[in-house]
Amino acid sequence: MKTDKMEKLKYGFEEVKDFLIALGDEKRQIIIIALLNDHACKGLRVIDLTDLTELSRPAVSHHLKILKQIGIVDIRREGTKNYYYLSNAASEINKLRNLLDDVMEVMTEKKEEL
Amino acid sequence: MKTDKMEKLKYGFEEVKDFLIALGDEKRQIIIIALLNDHACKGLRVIDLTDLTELSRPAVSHHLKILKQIGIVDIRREGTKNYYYLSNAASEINKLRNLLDDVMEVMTEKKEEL
DNA sequence: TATAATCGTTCAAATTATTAAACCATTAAT
DNA sequence: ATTAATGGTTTAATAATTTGAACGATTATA
Repeated sequence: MKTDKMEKLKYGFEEVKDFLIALGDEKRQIIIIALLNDHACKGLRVIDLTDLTELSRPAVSHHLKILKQIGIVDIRREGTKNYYYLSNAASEINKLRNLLDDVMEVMTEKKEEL
Repeated sequence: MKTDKMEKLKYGFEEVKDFLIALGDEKRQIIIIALLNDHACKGLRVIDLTDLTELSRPAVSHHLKILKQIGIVDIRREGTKNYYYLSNAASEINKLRNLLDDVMEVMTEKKEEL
């Protein structure tokens, strides 16, 4: 019946999988909020984030790498200093929003079928 | 400055944490899609899901328990048979959508500040 | 009542994720 | 050129998650 719609859902879930995993971690949530709160938009350094997350430098570095891999964070290098900032997050957010919309649609249709 | 808005974000992230973790797992995604696809709305049994997920019965049972704990799945018992179905998922989805909206809003405001 | 069917629970093993210590590379400053 | 500062990488340990085997509880059926 609605196999095409379900296939779309399946693909949609796959597509946002890493984004969901990245967003589900408490420490990464703290990092994301800190980056959102960086109104000066200079970017934050690893050291800035060790305090906020109460994590070691390598651990912060690791989480930033994950956020970079899913494409919502980017780096700007200034000498030996690395400034991390949110980049392209809107695109990932929209993918997830579209998926949630599709899921809601399927659920609404199911209700109407009864 | 916008500390109240950031506090709201922080709370929002916390609130959807378990939902995000639950949704990030591939096997649980398969289960959710299967439940969405259950147009008859009779609910699906553990056995039905072992085939789809290629998981053992206890593993499926475990994932269903997680989905039940975050409040998007419920059980109906019929004799010895347990039928699982989506329940209250819209509520969790809306929480997540609201958070995504808030994040987008903060990002848009940041752009305007420049 | 005895047997079969269904599914949850417990437990231990395997896998994966997270973390920090130690190390390396690069850049800046002296 | 040395030295200091910054931060990424590797490695090893720890923690968490995922998994299936074995078992237990409940319900249906003979």
